[in-house]
Amino acid sequence: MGYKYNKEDILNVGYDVFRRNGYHNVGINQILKESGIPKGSFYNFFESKEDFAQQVIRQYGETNTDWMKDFFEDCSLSPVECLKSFYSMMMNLNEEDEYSGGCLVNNMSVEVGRQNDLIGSEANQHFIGWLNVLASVIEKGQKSNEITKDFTPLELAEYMHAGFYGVLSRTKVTRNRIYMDIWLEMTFKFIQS
Amino acid sequence: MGYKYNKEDILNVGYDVFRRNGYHNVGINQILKESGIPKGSFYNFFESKEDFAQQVIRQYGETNTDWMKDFFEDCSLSPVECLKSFYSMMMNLNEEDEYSGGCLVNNMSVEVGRQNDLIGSEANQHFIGWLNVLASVIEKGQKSNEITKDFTPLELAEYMHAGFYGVLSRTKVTRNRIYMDIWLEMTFKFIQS
DNA sequence: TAAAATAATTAGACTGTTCTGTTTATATTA
DNA sequence: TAATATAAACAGAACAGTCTAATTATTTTA
Repeated sequence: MGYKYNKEDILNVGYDVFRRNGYHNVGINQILKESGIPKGSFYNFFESKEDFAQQVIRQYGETNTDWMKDFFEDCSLSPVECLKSFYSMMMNLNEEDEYSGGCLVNNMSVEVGRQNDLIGSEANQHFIGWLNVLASVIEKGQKSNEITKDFTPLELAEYMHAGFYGVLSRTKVTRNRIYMDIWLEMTFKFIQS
Repeated sequence: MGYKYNKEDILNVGYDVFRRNGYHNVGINQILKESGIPKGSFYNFFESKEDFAQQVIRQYGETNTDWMKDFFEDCSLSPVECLKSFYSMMMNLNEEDEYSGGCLVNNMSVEVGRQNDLIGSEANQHFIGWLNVLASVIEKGQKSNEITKDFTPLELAEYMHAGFYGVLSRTKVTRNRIYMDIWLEMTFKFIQS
């Protein structure tokens, strides 16, 4: 029989709270309240707020990479349709969430990515991991002549995903999915060969 | 002879500090220290930190809109080349700044755009103002058959500028301009007819 | 296997600092 | 003189993080 609390549960609460409220706007007390653990337990598991945030990003990044890999492996459509379907799903999730969160990695990158090396590089690392997953799908699309060969898979992935984050961020103030929908249409019109 | 301090000077300090450090990470005391004004004067001019931030965004938004209008009016190149030149300049500024700031409006949108209606809508409003300036240039490009007519000027502006913000945000963690350069190349390859 | 020792976790009160914003008093300008 | 600006002290809440102690789990020893 283990102990009462475990790191993973606290990290999941942290993911939720940080994603919705940002980093500096969230106090440790809020994490404690929402996860129901006392302060002593928190500092038993984590060195500091910074350390905690880094681990939150790491867990989310790894989980999401695995999820993306599975999604594209299980997708039986063409590479382009798989990518469209992936982004549509992301957009639906964001809409269901009333555009309140966006992506934790993007939010953290923008808010503290430059001030805090630990958090910044952790966020960048996982972003690159996702790009590699996307690039492998794009490469397939290039081989089947669906996607332009004017740029490398990684260049296209970087272009596409950074652009997606751009429109995703926009929805935080527009609170409207129309711009995301147009983005999807335009992007896939552009990258097809 | 006027009074010792004026609102505009304090707003400029606020712009600089907020852009580099974000909103919640900055205390009023830091603004006071860097602008040299005492707290009493600050609260004489501004109702609250929130009110101050809103006015900072407003001033920056208006100034930048004017600046953009002038830039495109004075630009003697073709619409596409003017747009390229505009984004190149933005990228150069960001590089000179060692990728430490990004755009205040984007930063604020991502960090507090969803929690704070006042700041969120102020940021959105000015973003839309910029889009309109860009859209009028794009429209010229469509009329001279430089730019695709598959989408409206505003749709293209939204796509382009949100995408630019996406890559701009990326530089906060990559600290490398290469992705911005590729973005520029790709975007203008895509939108040309 | 049972008792003893050690290690890890849980618990929350507490510390010193910083936060936004107020208040009161004085100085400046019109 | 009347309105506004400046100045600094002040208030109360919130901040990250520490501390001591109690409890629970695990390992060691008899």
